[in-house]
Amino acid sequence: MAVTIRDVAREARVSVASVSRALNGSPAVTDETRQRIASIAARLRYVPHSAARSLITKRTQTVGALLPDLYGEFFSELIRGIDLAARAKGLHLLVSSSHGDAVEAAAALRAMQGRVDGMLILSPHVDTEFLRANLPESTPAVLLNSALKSSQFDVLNIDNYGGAHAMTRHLLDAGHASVAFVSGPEDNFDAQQRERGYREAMAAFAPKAAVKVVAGDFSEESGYLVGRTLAKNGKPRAVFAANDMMAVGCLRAFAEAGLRVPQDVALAGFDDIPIARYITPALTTVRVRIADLGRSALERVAAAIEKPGRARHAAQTLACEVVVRASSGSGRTTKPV
Amino acid sequence: MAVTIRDVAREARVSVASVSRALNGSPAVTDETRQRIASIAARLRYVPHSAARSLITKRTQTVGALLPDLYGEFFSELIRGIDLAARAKGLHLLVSSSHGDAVEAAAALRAMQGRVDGMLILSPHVDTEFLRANLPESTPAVLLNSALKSSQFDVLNIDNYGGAHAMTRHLLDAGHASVAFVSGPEDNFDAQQRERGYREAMAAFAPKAAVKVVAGDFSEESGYLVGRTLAKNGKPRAVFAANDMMAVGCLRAFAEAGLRVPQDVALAGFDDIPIARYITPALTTVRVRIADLGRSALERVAAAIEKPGRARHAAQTLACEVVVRASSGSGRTTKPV
DNA sequence: AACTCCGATGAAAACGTTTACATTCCACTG
DNA sequence: CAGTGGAATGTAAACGTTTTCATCGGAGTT
Repeated sequence: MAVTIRDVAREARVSVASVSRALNGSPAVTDETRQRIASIAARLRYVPHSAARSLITKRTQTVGALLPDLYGEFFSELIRGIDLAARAKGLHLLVSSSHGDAVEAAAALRAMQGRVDGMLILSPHVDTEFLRANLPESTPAVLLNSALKSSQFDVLNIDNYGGAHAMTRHLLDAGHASVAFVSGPEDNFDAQQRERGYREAMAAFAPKAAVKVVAGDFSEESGYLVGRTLAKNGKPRAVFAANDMMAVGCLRAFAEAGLRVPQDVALAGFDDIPIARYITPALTTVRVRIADLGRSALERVAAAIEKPGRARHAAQTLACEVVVRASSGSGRTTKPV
Repeated sequence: MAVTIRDVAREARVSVASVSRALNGSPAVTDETRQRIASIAARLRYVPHSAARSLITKRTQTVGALLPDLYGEFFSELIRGIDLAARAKGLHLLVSSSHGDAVEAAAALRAMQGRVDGMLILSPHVDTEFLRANLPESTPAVLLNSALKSSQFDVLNIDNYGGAHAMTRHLLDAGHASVAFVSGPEDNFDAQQRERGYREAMAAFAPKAAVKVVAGDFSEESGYLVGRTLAKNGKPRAVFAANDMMAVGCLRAFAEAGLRVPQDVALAGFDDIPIARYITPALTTVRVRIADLGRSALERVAAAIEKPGRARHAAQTLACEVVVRASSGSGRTTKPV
């Protein structure tokens, strides 16, 4: 840290301006001096002081990610996608995760103020009001998986609706006459979209079949309880759980009730968590390309940073794919939505 | 971003020095003015420009985390632990992950230069030479899960040895006369320690029993192949896989071979990945408190940042615990190592 | 009443860059 | 040969803080 641009300049018998220009690729410097300066800088192990640079350029070359308390696989995949894209763009990644409530999220958002050029925000606690209060006007932001419909912000969502729609269709196509749906928490945006996908697919492809929605809360336990109920009364031919964990719970309940999957009842989930592959029978589910979500989000915020003028905000949606495994009782394929 | 300390000073009819002092809690300012300044700063939504502050204080209030391409649950737990501790200490977290090789890791490490006050490093590519070349002398660093024994750096490891030792003992205590071990990749530090734990526990508690080590590579597939071999020849009473994924593979092989777990053969893994709980039978395994690892690491680097003088480096080890489930064929308990 | 001391405040330097503007030098034009 | 233009380089201001040192009052001491 001791070696500054001044040291390089002195060593190269040149002004600090020329060093700056040479190292930043300004055309107003002869190739010969650039070479000389570059080699001297390398020899001295000079590395520009980023704070000093930020002070004058008003850029930090950093984007912040605000995340809630997230599920394991989802979290790491998301960060991987973001990180990879950030590296490709020469940006750093400042992470603040595990926010339980809106107060914590607000504090984190404000703490990042001035340290980042843009923000990636994934949080159930975020709404327009929250953002207006805690996000500086000038900071570009991309909202992930948000119910927000405001044209004020960029929004990037997973196509929960399309995925659930396609899965419902798959179950119907496989010949299961009745399909029950295990819903997620009422206030959860993903859960709502998935339920809508189920309902509309039922209406479209099996208008005469009964629509049956049973309330769950995304936990394995709630799936188990629902599964027990379904095994006792109703006995649908197929069960579509709004996420994989609940499907796992259902499976446990069915096993206890002596129901065979998929012979007696077909089963499907949503998310394609790693467990889905390893339970018996392997779970048919909807795969979400989480890393892609992260990558896209970063690319959008990077674009917004590069040209601050372009304030055209848009909502975009990322496709899912149905992954057919043994639990739905049919051939083995993967089909995109 | 437009409002600076100067604006606050003007509004409060006071010098910038006083504003700085008031907001930083210097005692050399009267309570009354501090109040006034604070309220004005709040009203103007003044937030100090971190780059300007860093420039003069030479502190960034940020620690960097350098991570390899990591397994899902491990990654998110680690980050959670780090993030929570960082927040508690008022530090920011700069993440760079998914490094495939030493060259990428070196680039990332250098890119963080000057942007962080300290580093958390978890990477199989890191050795003393690498660090000397890419890590500035002055930057405190804590190495996670590293084979490095140099007293040059702080090292924080998981007690793989102790965990494996305890698990081996558990299997022997449960009455399984012969215990085979499925090893991990040869060059993997964790794998080596686990194997050592197995060997020494066998020597200590079952000196007459045969030590049987079969080579795996941490993948589910390798576990499956090993499992098939074991089912055919050898048929040990218990199998201890160096990680859970291989145990899952073994389980699949045993099921195919008609071996019942745990009646015909007991099975145990290491890591306590989420799947372990949900396969049938549930897998006995060793739980690693990953979030604690992250928390401890951050706390140590924070301590090193606070008092740069204290250059006493130490190696420390984090305990694991044996989680007994159905696959090892005995009661249900959890015992710390 | 003059002095000393101390606590509160202000002025200004310093941190390490980038960049607008100034300067120099040289080749070319008329 | 004077003049012009442009390319290469240099000078210095600016960014927004923190902090050292100086200044200013006022209270206490002699």
